[in-house]
Amino acid sequence: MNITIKEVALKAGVSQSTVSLVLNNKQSIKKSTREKVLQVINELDYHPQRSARNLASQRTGNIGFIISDEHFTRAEPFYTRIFLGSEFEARHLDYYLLLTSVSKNFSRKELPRFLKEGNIDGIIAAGSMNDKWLYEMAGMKIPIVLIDYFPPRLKWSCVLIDNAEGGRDAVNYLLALGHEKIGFIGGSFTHPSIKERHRGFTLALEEAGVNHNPEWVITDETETRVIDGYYATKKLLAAKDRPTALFAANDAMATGALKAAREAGLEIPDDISVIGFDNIDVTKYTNPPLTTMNVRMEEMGAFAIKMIFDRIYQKKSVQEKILVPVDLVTRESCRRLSPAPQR
Amino acid sequence: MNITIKEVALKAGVSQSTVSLVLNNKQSIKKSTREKVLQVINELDYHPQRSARNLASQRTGNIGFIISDEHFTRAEPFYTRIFLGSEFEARHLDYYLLLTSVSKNFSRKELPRFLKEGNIDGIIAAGSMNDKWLYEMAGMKIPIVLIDYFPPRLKWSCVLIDNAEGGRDAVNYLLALGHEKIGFIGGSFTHPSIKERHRGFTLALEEAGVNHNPEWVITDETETRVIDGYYATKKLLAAKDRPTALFAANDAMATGALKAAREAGLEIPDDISVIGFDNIDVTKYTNPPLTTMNVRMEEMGAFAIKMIFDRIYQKKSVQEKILVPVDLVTRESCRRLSPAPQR
DNA sequence: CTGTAAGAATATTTGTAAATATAATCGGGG
DNA sequence: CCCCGATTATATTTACAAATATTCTTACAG
Repeated sequence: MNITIKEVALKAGVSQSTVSLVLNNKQSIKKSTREKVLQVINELDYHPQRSARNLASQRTGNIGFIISDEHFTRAEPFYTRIFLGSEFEARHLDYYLLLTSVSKNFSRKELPRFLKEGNIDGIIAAGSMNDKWLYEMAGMKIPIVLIDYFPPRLKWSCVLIDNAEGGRDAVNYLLALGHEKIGFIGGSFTHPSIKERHRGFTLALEEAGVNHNPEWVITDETETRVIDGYYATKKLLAAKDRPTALFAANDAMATGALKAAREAGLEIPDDISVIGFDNIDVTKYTNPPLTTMNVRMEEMGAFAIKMIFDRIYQKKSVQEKILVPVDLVTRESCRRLSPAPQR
Repeated sequence: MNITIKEVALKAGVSQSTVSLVLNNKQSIKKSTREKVLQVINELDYHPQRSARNLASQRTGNIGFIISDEHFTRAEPFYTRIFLGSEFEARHLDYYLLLTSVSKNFSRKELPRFLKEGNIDGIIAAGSMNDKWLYEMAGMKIPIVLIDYFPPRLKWSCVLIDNAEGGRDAVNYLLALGHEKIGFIGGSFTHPSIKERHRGFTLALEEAGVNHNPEWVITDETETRVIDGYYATKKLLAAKDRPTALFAANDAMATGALKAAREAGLEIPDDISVIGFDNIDVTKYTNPPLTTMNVRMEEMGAFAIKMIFDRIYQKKSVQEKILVPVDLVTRESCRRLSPAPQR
């Protein structure tokens, strides 16, 4: 049998409630008493039993973490790293994370167990998912925070990548290197992230007063994989007037771009500079290593936990929308353009 | 407030205990009573509250799932898919999975919370991890099942890939295609999986009575990444007498092998056949698509749950060692050798 | 009259919450 | 300068939380 609060109380010569109060940092307890209790807790290596705590306090101590299974098993560990960030933060706040994936095509009755059983105090949902889902969950009054997704109509708190600003920074970097003829490749605008990144691209060019050639924007691939970047770049390089730099909407496409450029006989970064977005692992190993925009995944996960926590305890019901900044990571795929083009 | 067992009992006109008995399929309950109760449960959409259940039954309803963080954030979602298989199975058995990663260099006192708090009924640990860890956990008498790892000295249940048999099958396939000059590339033998796969390789050749050239076995790379496969294959192809087929210890290395072979001016599979191991996602998209050995990851995860479950309930303490079979996936990187070599 | 099936009543699990109790401190009147 | 009620600080008692586990009762079969 395990050690219970009773035994701690007995050994410390106080009542059970006192031990409980110490455990939960509540009310006023004399410093000496608190220390005595803590010492006994330590000696006995006592850990309060979760189920009893939860039953009494009518809280669960759990947060549900939902990912679409598609995202979860994707090659790039994007959402797993977000989860890791959340898990780490949850530890500090003494919460457990229950991870579940949901399938894209979900049927009405297959809500995650923890929702049906009321076994969580809040939900974090990462990545795009079936909206039916979300509307369903909206019905259960439980705090929800979304990560990297922002559905129409629902006013929920969410943690988003500052894609527009990141796109702007990427292009500003290229501009600072002297490039003015800058191309963009990205899948279709149905991906909200892509759309935002492109918006940043346009914004930076406008701000710099640089004319940009519509032929240099290729967005007719539907996906955003390596292969799509490859084909998009092929199209781009077919233009008579070639850009000197290329902003790819993500690193996968940038990787494809490197290949296409090399096949076209271009050296990188000598003949064309390439910048990506995401800072996925392989960018360190591409040839040349890819300059890109780093997305702080662990931080996003941690942020979501903090938000959920606030919602659970302070009952703050304000909707927050956090934009997590993106940082430039310079490697070797971009070069300064010289002689500087006349302006 | 939620619906409780009390309300179900009231509405069904029975006692709380009866409802509990129905819920847990215990003792003798008349069929008509059981049905009545189940009907009411359904009507009220009642779900027993986890914390109360756990407190009363002194079980936690949780299983801890541990992965080294390194493995977890690895590009290839190998262990995430195993987790998914476990999670799915756990749902059926009404268990929750608590996922935590541990760092490779772990310090004595940073055991996962759920262990310290005694908040799990069993542990699944996936992938290789610091042995200090495992010895530490061995001290806490809690059922443990390992996946894809088998530490020295400890007699624990585990779910392993049948690497030797898979290697044997791979080579047998090549033999069946008429190849006799077969090469092997794989990182160092410090990886137990690699060692086993190589053992299968040797075994198949011996069984077939085929002589094999030691020059065709390259195992001096320390890692097993794409780049290592690339270099290993370069070495291999430098041999005077080149093999006609190549067994790579995993798909990453096989991918590197494809590249190295093409650079050496060889067509695949016309000039050399290549077979990999793991059936990771990208093998579908390589050029040509890679023939490989499929590892049933989800199944491995599910198996581990079943084993833990048995240990928890039947207190079976026998040590089991499950070898999950591996299946050949034929794509386009191997061809029949003709004319068949004389034997 | 006894044994068992079927179900009810009661005890138990381990904590937190709320209501009380007790000790310590304080300001002002005697 | 001490005593007294009020106030605050500190700690205890009592009452749950919602299930399962255990014991007890009843009715009926043999």
